[in-house]
Amino acid sequence: MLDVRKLRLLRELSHRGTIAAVAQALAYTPSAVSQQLAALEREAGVPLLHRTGRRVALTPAGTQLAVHTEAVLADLERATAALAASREVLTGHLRIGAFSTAMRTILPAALVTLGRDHPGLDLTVRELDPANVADALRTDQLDLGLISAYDYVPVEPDPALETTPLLVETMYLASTRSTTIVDCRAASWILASPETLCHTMTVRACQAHDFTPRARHHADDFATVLALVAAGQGVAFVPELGAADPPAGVVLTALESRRRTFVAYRRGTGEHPAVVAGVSALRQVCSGLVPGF
Amino acid sequence: MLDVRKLRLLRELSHRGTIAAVAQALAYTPSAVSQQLAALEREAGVPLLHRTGRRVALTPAGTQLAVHTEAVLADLERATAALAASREVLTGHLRIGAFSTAMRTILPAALVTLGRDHPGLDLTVRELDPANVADALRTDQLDLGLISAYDYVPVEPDPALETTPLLVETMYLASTRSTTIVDCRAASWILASPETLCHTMTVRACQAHDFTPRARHHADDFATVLALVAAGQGVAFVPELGAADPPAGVVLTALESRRRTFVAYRRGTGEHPAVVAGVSALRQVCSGLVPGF
DNA sequence: GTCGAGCATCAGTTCAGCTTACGGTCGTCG
DNA sequence: CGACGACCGTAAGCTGAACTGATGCTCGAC
Repeated sequence: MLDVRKLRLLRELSHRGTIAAVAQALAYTPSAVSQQLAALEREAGVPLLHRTGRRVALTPAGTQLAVHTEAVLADLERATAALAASREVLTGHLRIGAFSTAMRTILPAALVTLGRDHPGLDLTVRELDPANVADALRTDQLDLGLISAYDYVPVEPDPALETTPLLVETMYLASTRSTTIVDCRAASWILASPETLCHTMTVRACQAHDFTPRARHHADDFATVLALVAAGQGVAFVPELGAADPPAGVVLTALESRRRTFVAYRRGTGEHPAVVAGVSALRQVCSGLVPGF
Repeated sequence: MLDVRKLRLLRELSHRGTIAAVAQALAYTPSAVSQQLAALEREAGVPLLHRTGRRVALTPAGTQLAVHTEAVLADLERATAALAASREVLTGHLRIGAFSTAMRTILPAALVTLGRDHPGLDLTVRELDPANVADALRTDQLDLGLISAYDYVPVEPDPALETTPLLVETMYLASTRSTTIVDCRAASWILASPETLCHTMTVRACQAHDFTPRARHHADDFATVLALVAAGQGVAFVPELGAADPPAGVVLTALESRRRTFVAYRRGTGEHPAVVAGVSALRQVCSGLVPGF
């Protein structure tokens, strides 16, 4: 019988690529991961990963085994969900991860609803860039994660996760005057921190218009971004929710581009009562937030 | 994360009913099983089995968890099957269990075929009453098991197993003269050993004709049974394959009743190359055995 | 050439899980 | 009706799997 704990390491390796990263993600030492994978390989009787110098890569058999592991883990999640559903009252933890705008605009109301309807549920919220949500869900650091996708940065489907759509927002170009993206090719841009989704989005959107944005400031919070725009420090992309209450002097130009927000959860947890409650609370809040949705 | 080893104990408990039986089946002490189930219950946070005096019974939550366990174990079987399929040449063990008639009539030819086509496959055959095949498959003592079902003893579907039909045989009433079941109500009967499927079948069939067979001899092998019939020691039911070469003096009366033979294997192993090879060899042999099939 | 990132191996330690022994609870049979 | 046996649970001790930390190797970057 294959050991699920070891399979989980293999699955995580297929996502992260290095043993060191797997070890860090699952709070092990690289040595432990290496030993466990070696043991799994021995039990499997087939090479699962081939060493190329100082790196490792999955063999086809290893990739295939990782795919099968997704099914096993999803079934185990379904089993725990059924156990939770068999309890009469909803208790336990629900850990939600959200990007900063959602943190301010969506979550407070959702938390109130959840706290009222399910007083036995311990709610924990963590601010997290969408780029890290999938990893955090997979490694069981989170139960629900809000992710957003831009037209230029589609969300890549993760076999370990399921998603439910929450919101579609219009994107705006924030400036001190009415303008277009192309007219801002020489302007200063206010970007988010590197490695974040917003940063990637701005760069990709500008590249689609054949230029690279010249970064003058870095700010992750859209309220801060708009304050900088109002101060004449540059232009920026902001989504509808981030531009709810723009400071004086900021002109918002609606774009064709859209931002889509989803809530993601581990495959198999969709029937878990805590997840059901969380998703429906988020949907409820979002349906009252953007008129057109 | 639920522990699959413990879940397996729960699954087995749902089939066998007592902790002692689970322990014996899986080569543990009852104490170990009890401890593991207690730990599983603690981790689940829900009562899984309630103690009634000196016995235990699964709660609804426990039963439900056992059902989910079937899916997990089937996925794990699929994973190992995929690993085996990724090897270029078929190696390893294939353990086949069969009732005695099949052992003589079907298996020899199938073993020859398998040995020729897959020299790397270690074949092990074990004689086993169909009543015990399901347990042996579940506890991983067997990979393929031949089971037979009579009209009066249908095979109960086991969620842990899959089956493929192999044969349909005519049942015969063996006597020294042409007769009917009802006419034999006062006759001596040759029965198989108690607790075996053949024994159950004969008793049920007679009960369907409103009498209980009077047992004079007990014999499991149909060749022996027919020898006893020829010696005037009684009458008996025999299937087509068991009556291939009847001794002189035995009259076989065809009945409406049929015997259906299947090959069973653990759910998820249907794609395992060794199982595929074994099933197809058995099908091939059986298709050449009974003309009408 | 040197450094650092990444992986494997070895030795030591910890802890989960097994066995053995024992006690409690019930049905059963003499 | 008492003794026995079947069955389950608990306590104590032991074994082996698995993790950590130290060390060595390989390879790419500067």
